[in-house]
Amino acid sequence: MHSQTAISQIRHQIAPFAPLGDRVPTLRDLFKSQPIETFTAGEAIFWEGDPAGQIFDVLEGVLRVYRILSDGRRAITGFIHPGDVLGVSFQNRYLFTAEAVTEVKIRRFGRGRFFSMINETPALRPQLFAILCDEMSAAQDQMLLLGRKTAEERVVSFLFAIHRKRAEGADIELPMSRQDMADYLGLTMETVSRMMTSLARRGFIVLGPRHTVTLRRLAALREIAGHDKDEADAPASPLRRAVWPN
Amino acid sequence: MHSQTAISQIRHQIAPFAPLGDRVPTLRDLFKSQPIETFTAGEAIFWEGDPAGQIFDVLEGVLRVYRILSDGRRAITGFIHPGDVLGVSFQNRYLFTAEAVTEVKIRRFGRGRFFSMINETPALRPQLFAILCDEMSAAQDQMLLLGRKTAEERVVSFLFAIHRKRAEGADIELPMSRQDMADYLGLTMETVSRMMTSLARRGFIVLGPRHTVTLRRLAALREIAGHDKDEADAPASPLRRAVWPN
DNA sequence: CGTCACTTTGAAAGCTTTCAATAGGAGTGG
DNA sequence: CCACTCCTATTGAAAGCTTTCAAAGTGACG
Repeated sequence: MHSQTAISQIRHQIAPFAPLGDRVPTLRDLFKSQPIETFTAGEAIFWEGDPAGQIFDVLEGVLRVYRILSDGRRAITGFIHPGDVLGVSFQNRYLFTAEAVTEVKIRRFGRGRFFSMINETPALRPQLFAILCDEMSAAQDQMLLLGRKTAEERVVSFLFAIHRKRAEGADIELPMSRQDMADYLGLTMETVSRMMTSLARRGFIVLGPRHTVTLRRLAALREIAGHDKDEADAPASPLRRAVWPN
Repeated sequence: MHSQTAISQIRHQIAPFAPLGDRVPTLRDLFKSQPIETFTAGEAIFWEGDPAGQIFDVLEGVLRVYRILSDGRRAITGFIHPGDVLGVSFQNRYLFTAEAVTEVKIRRFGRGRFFSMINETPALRPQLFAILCDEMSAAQDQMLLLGRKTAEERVVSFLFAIHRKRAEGADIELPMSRQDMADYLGLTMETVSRMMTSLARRGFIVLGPRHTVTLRRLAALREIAGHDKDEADAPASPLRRAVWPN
């Protein structure tokens, strides 16, 4: 089952690192030597339950990762953007399906080689750890959102998260459908739509063409999104040094 | 702030591993040389926002880990049981508060030394990775539960998860309050109570004394809990070998 | 310019919450 | 050992937020 996986059988000769000069290798450098693959919107990169054989570096486009209940209910557990690495936090099998929301360009790398490289290159280990910590952090945020936030707070939190992660200005792009957003936020697409309309009517956002949204009154929005206790007054954590001593 | 942390300043001489003979060291062996500390019910082990300085091996008791919104809404993101290791998946600061549900006995280990040991001991790395993967897996399950399951499914899923993780027979222990369960399941304590009563009335569970519950008709319960698509017919994954090649 | 898919909007229904009161249980003190 | 108190759990009834069901609107694309 799950055999319609879109994974083609590609095997490349070992080419540990592309030329880096004297630079410390980055995790994502590992992928540099791999060919770029393209997936069209709607295509799956891998399926829940597939043997977790590979790790992916996302270059372009947006993916959704999700799980489905037996009766068809779907929960999107995350959206993956360019710069993200997909598929690390698995032991044997992928725990979710990864599907292209837009056209997507990726590079893939075998898990065996991936972890070999990490074993051989101490400098990579803190980076792997950082990825896993970021994934956990996002999951924590999402559990708080799903467990305790209202529909409006969820939508605004989502807009804010996209803004923080992706935006250059006040404009953000929402390439996913309302149904995708709903399945990510634990709502129905109608509720998402109503919240978007309501936010627009009250002047918090402007719905632009082609899946773009402009955020207005960021401070007010942040308030609506809801935040952790003490997070408000606490100064943004200045220290950002790597924790894994290497 | 958060300075009322229950972390006492303990510094011990380096004692890399307690005697192990020729056995391959286990991650939890690291803690063996550390003194056992006891926390009483309700006490915090660390607070959200504290510098993430230490890692904990839980020997006895149950903890809850949670985050709180500014208006007081609480989301418990997990319960920690004996055998679990707490506090690994952080970069700089703890992302949640950890509090004793019952009396708890733990050992602690500094993060610096912890990661040093892992750097020096390749055999430990797959174990650390496994912990992080398990945490992610649990978080995924929880997102599916919070985002797409009904109140009854959430409660049954919870009972089942406890059963799978902790039970020797059909009896399980729920040392946490209804409010704790509610904050974990994204419900109110009243709804949790109603679901428990309803399950008992229909013969799916028996509410025993002292926070014990007996599960009846496991198969029927499993059906109520909801499961992933294909999970039903798929044979339990037989392969369980470590994925990190070392 | 027509079609198809997605989005928005409306109205009613439903599940969970809220508010309130009763019941139960553990610990304390007489 | 029993009464008392406090805290937690249960139960009831009404309210509310989100969902469901339905229909109209919008936009992309051939």
